[in-house]
Amino acid sequence: MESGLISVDRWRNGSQAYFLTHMHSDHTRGLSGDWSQAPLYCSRTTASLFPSRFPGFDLSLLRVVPLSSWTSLSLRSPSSGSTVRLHFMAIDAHHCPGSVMFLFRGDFGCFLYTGDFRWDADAADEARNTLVDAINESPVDILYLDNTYCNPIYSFPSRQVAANLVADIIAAHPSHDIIIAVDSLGKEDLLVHVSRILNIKIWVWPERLRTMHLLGFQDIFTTDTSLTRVRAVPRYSFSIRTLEGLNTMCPTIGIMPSGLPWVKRPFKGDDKLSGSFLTASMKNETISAQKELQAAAVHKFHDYMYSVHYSDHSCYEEIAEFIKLVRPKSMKGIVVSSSSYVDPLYYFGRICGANQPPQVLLMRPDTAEEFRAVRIKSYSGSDKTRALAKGKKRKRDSHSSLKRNKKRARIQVKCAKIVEVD
DNA sequence: GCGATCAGCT
DNA sequence: CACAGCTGATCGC
Repeated sequence: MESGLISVDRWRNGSQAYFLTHMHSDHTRGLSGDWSQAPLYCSRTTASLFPSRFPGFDLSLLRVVPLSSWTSLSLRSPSSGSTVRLHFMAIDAHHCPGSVMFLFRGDFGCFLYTGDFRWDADAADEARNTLVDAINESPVDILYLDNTYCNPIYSFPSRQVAANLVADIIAAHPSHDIIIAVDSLGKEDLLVHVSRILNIKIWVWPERLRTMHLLGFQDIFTTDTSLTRVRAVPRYSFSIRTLEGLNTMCPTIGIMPSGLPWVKRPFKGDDKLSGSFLTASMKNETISAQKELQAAAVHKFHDYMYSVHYSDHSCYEEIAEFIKLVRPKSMKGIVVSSSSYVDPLYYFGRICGANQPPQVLLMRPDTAEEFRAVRIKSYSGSDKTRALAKGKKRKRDSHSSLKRNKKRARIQVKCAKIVEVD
């Protein structure tokens, strides 16, 4: 698509329509209360969060997009001045409340931008039907994919299973206080599940309670600590040190619903597209394999601390299922900043058909390697500066500009390398 | 001075 | 080892 038409989760000047997939801060960086560029399209739930997240935001700029139905929009081509007709649809992404994928259609072709998404077998039924119908009408030319866990080493259970594991841990500690780490948006379903299973309210901090009410949870959550032994606390206030402090007052365990460890499955080189582990869904695996996966999803890494792999991103098998369903002609990963970036074409390029030259399949991982190598190299080059900065309290003096210039240079080196290998 | 951005931490 | 998001320092207007 021509540039200067639309932006998705990007907020620089110059587009005629802006799309927001969900209200996480890494997708809203650049948005603020005084933003006034152009209409902003998002789901109803995301729209409802704007007044509290961006005080002063001009709400008349918001356009609520219904789920699973087409909307049309006329834009103006910056180059030719002619009218560009754009059709788009929001599809539930099951990442966090209000999260959607956007499917775009026009003379330019058909694009699917997933944003962050979790393709849980049970969660995504309606989204799957919507997607299948839309793709049958016209195939996807380019899939922009949440490739966070696009690597066979990333295997973990559905959120339903993970939520039961959390409930099991709590039930096994009947006289303990429980704290569960959460962020400002997401993992509500986990808390609701725990609440239902244990028939207990969940404490949240005041701002989080306001968010819960906006999301339509009216009775389950409370800010009164006397009503419950289970508290959801901000993840940044959650640490072993905190837990040790709490345990001097009252026996307390902490549950971190994400994080280590991974179930690492050995990579089989000849297994890329037709191998059993790729096509196996949870329900087809043996009971013992499921047990193994679940056991690995819980990790007690301290007397008071458990981690459970409860993820709002799709695991590798789910990404595979998704790509096989969409069958895009081509695709690109959205997550490129990660040091373990893997281009989805590396594992799934062949699903996209014959129009992917083999060197493309191999180039991207090399690029990532190059990227990593350059980073490491340039960091080691500034070790002295960093040691100095650590030893002393950083101050605004002549060293600052020196460090800054070094930082700049480092970025330029990276860019030069990327340009070179791209 | 203030918002934006970065580094560090978890 | 990922991500998300905080804090505090620094940048730049």
